Amino acid sequence: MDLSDLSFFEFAERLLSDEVSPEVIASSMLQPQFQKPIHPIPSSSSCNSSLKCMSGSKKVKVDGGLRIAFRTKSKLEILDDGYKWRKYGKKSVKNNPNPRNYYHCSTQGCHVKKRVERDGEDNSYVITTYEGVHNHRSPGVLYYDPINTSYM
DNA sequence: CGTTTTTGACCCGCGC
DNA sequence: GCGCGGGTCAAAAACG
Repeated sequence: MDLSDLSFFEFAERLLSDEVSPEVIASSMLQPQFQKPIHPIPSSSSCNSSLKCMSGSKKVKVDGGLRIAFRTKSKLEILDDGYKWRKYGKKSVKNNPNPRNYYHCSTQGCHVKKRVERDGEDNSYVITTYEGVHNHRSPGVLYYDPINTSYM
């Protein structure tokens, strides 16, 4: 079942009908229609030329790597992006009653990090932040690319 | 038995 | 220095 073309409300109906497996839900939640901008959409002049300018995410250069954050409408905290993650921390943060979780990519030699927290101002959204670029890829596996908001 | 989660302790930068 | 906010470590527990 391909849920990627559904509107959020159509998707919600499918959810309630209970005909969709949790795995399918988890990955489909990452589709663009479930996301909203972290900040107001930037003017084109502020777009970073080395990156595709995509509304909805916030990109920051950080010690040579890239940090990208985006918000996804989801009841589930764990969205399946194709990678395997190992949790290494959990902190309560200011201005947010919800905890923030810290993950490392569990593939050896790959040091990509990920933060996940529920939006304190809109609890229906989950904020995911990736830091770094994966240096591995298994054939046949689809991985979520937050810049293109699609699986590649 | 190898891997992951849990959780408090620890650490570090910053403002006062 | 000290406390605060945020990020990470690591030992024990849980898991499959």
